[in-house]
Amino acid sequence: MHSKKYYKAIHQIIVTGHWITDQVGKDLKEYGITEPQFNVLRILKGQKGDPITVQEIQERMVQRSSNVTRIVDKLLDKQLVLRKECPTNRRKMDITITEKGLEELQKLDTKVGQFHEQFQGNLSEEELETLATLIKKLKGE
Amino acid sequence: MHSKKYYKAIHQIIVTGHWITDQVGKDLKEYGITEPQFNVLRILKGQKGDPITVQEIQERMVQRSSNVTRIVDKLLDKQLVLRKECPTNRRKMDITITEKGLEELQKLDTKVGQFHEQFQGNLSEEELETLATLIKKLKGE
DNA sequence: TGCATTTATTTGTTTAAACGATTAATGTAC
DNA sequence: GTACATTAATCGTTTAAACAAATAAATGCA
Repeated sequence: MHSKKYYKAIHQIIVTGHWITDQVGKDLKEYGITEPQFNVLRILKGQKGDPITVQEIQERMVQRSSNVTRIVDKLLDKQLVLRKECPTNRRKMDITITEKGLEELQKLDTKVGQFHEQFQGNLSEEELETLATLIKKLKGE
Repeated sequence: MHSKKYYKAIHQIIVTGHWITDQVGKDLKEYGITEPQFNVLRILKGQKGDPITVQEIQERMVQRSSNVTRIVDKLLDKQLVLRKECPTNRRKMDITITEKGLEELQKLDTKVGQFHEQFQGNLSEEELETLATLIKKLKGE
């Protein structure tokens, strides 16, 4: 049997995590982009030009069960990413973000940043550190 | 601009929250029930017999945007809940959990409890308290 | 009372998630 | 080198999420 405090903490994490993605999702919607698509763009930007495969994107997604092929399809339609066969392994696809994708992401990041403004400052740097550490510890990391 | 620590903490919350619902969702799938359906059953159980309206369920859902009418439809099919017109306001529907629903929920709770076993003990009661408090404070509560 | 407004739920429709099956390329054992 | 297994991505189909619109009852009020 688990303690009340355990469930309260878990509940806070779940509710807050979903709430944030919901809210951010609504903001992104104005720009005609979904949360998973935004997620992929950020992963690609993090690559700093290095290509990444569909599978690697999958592993880094928040919504792990998403169908990355179809998300990339949508981003291709908008010309925000490139998809080409990996030269060393033709089964793989090399995905990269385009210049247009980076520009679009810049706008999206600004919008999302505005959402987070309201929370920035609620916790001190030390508290933020503690929070991240506690969650990792909870997961056994 | 936000601090690195802020984003790290937020990221932990989001990833962890989604990961837990994903994992629990997979466990529930074996029982032919979805996470939102499970969520509704738990809300109903919490009512301890008191009926609750569709709207009130909606407000307490983790996935706020879910269509509660259709979730209740599914639970009705399985005879886990009852839905009847509210006697004092015929616009409203009174939803209650059935005996079968309580029995089923008992099984589901056991299964979900097993999932949480692995994390119980990773944090002390004091740390759990701190964790919940920090998240609330982050949200400005 | 009559009529507009608000509230509560349901329904219709579009879009995306979930999951399995499929295709194609690579790796491996013989 | 052929045959079989494995890996990577895509596609097909079923199911649920998202959102808008519709229905129906209650409320406010002239």
